[in-house]
Amino acid sequence: MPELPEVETTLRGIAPYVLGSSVVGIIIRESRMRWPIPTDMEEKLKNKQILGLQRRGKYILFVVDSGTLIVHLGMSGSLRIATADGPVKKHDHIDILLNQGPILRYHDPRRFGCLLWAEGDPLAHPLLAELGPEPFDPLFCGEYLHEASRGRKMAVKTFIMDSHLVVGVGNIYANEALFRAAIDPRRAAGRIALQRYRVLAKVIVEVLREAIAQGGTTLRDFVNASGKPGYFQQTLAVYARTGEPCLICGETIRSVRLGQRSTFYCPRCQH
DNA sequence: AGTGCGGCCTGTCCGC
DNA sequence: TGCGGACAGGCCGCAC
Repeated sequence: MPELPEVETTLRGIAPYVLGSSVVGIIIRESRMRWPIPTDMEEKLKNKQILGLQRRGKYILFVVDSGTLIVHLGMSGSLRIATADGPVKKHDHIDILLNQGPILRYHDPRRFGCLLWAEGDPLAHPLLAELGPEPFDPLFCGEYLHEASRGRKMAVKTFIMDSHLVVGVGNIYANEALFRAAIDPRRAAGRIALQRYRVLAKVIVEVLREAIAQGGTTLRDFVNASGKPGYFQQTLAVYARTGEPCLICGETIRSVRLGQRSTFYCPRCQH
């Protein structure tokens, strides 16, 4: 599932092919996504030059002069550069044809993703307007987490995964960050001290940066191939390691469900 | 207002 | 070998 590092890697991978190119056409083979692809998407984008490419949380923004294409990869989506002579595979739902020749191809088996159109300021779009800060924003710090968590009873893991608090902390990295911060994921968010939130904010940024750095090594795979997500190369300390020994203390990693999500932790290291 | 859960999807894996 | 069912999960939208 694309976590923020995969989205960032996607952005960097497609940027050289997309920026400055013009859209000459769109092929929509399947419009049933999380929300239907607007029927007028092609006329909105046709003959438009892509002036900007940005990320906000896990949303990718393609900016043209008249508006913005907003893309979310959901949990199984990908954007790759294809060529006209290449095969169209199952779940290759959308092709955005670029004037220089390459095709920007959206592939998404589970169709949890979306492609939407925003007029004017894309950040004012309802899906983006209420998002919390980027984890790399200086605003995101221990003090911020501490203050926002006062009085909150929900588990700290559920808390940090709320995109209205901070964007980009998906299940894998929430688990990994809490392990590094030695915080029990089940602990009530409102009952964690400032000092511990300072550590947590720091390690969240750390795990995301590391994953992005790993993802950079797969950039070439964005042309005619399927790149491996950064976390496949990254050493995961707790995620999906139920029953295996903790890399720090050797205790057996446990799993629980928190907010419908698989949660992994070391019962000795995390409190 | 805060909280938790249902639903959207398909590929993969497991047990029978 | 086939088949049903559980599971994976980002995030909205709803109900309490």
